[in-house]
Amino acid sequence: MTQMTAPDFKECSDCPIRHRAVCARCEADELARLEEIKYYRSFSAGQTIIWAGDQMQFVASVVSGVATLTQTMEDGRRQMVGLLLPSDFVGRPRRERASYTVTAASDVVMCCFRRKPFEQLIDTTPHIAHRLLEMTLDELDAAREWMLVLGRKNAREKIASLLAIIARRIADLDDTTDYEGISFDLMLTREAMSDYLGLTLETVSRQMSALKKDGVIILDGKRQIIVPDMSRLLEEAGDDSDGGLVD
Amino acid sequence: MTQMTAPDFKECSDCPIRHRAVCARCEADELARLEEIKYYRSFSAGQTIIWAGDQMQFVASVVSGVATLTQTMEDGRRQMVGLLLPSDFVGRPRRERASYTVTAASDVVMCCFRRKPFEQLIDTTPHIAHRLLEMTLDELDAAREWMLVLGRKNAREKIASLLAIIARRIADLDDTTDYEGISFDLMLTREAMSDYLGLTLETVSRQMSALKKDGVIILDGKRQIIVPDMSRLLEEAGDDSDGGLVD
DNA sequence: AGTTCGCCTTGACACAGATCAAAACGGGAG
DNA sequence: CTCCCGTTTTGATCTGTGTCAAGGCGAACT
Repeated sequence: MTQMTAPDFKECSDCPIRHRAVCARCEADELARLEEIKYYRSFSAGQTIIWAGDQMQFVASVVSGVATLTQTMEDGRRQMVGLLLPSDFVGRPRRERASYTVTAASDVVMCCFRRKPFEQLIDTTPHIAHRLLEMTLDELDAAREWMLVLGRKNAREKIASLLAIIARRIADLDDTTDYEGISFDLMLTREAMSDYLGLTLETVSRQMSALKKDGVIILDGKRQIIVPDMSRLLEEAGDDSDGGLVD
Repeated sequence: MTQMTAPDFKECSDCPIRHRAVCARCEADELARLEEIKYYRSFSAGQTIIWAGDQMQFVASVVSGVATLTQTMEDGRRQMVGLLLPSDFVGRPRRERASYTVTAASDVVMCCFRRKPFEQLIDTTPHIAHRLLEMTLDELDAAREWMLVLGRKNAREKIASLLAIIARRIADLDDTTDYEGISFDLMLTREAMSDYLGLTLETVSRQMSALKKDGVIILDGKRQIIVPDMSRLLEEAGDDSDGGLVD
């Protein structure tokens, strides 16, 4: 099932995503051990990183680019179940096989940790286990918030919700504190958006045009988005205007 | 926001759900400490157990009955994001406030642990933390599987998926090893089902009637369900016929 | 036995989004 | 510059599910 072109491995000594990922709060000696089992891998847009059901050789953090987690039915219907932006974590300690297919939506660089030694590290380092639980709980909240989007929002609200989530994540990465006039590159095709939102790509396209016409977003090309007024976008998404994610 | 009738507290010494919940694999002294911070509470059908945003005084396991986790938009649209059957765990260590509203779908008994001391116990007992991570990962998988249901399945498949999940869970609780001719009490109203599936209650009713007419299920009254052929049900749900949940 | 109330079913119709089809756009290769 | 190919937009039509409305059924109470 796996047929990837051999990826380029490249050692590195300074993990640029330390601030949010597992390695946060680590002592020097723990970081040293992480270094030993760590390597970088890059993937080009469209490439499959891991197939559902494959043996997991590693767990990883996204360093740059966007990757997606998708589930597929036998007849080809697809649903994205996770969007992985820089600093997001992929993979499960203690699980032999991948549950979902991971695909590079744009060119992606990942910081991988060999799974077995990583698991040992967890067992001996309580605060890594602790951090892992925290991250998993956050992911669970995100998944549940998305269930509301999928189950109860209409097409326009779905699009607005997706844009709002990405805008916020991008702003956080850039340390932009004010959310007015956010501009960002939406690194997803219309098809990828439709897979995330449970829509067709035609509907996504139509609603993007509608949001543009109504001045909720400004499009520069197909992918570059400007959000002139974040609270307006959140309103379109049907969220509270205070903009807080439900904790 | 909280306005519950004072629940009846009742001490108990033997936790009947030890086998699957946090207390599994505990040593005698750890169990003793769990006993100290544990109490039972019961709720009647329809009662709200916890309101979203409320202070969490406890974490808990469902002992009997069915509870639901729901999210609501300001305009009243509701989405169920979790279904809690006996042995399921509710609440998050380290989170002050509840993220979702928990409601008793039937009469419910819960085994509660006072939150603060429970958190201390986690910090000093690695395998409880470990078990908690495992359970959270399982919940995450369940949530993501449900995203596929919400985003990509049609009404008939949604109903079949829900029935299949409940049937399996019930069979597991009863230690029924063969899945043929499962009979169970569906403890949800049509409205609760519609909240879970992102449908209206009319559509749920129509599709239940259709599945009955086609012999996929047999209805005894409104709630008692017999599934003559589990693989047929799974087929209707659009799942693989081997019946395995994606790991 | 009859009434009431909550839950469920069924029908008629409307509409959001899917489907099918075609054309426009844009970036890279030659 | 032009051609080509993948992506996106736009249009026309179809359909599954929502919406509104009426009626049925069963359990609890008088």
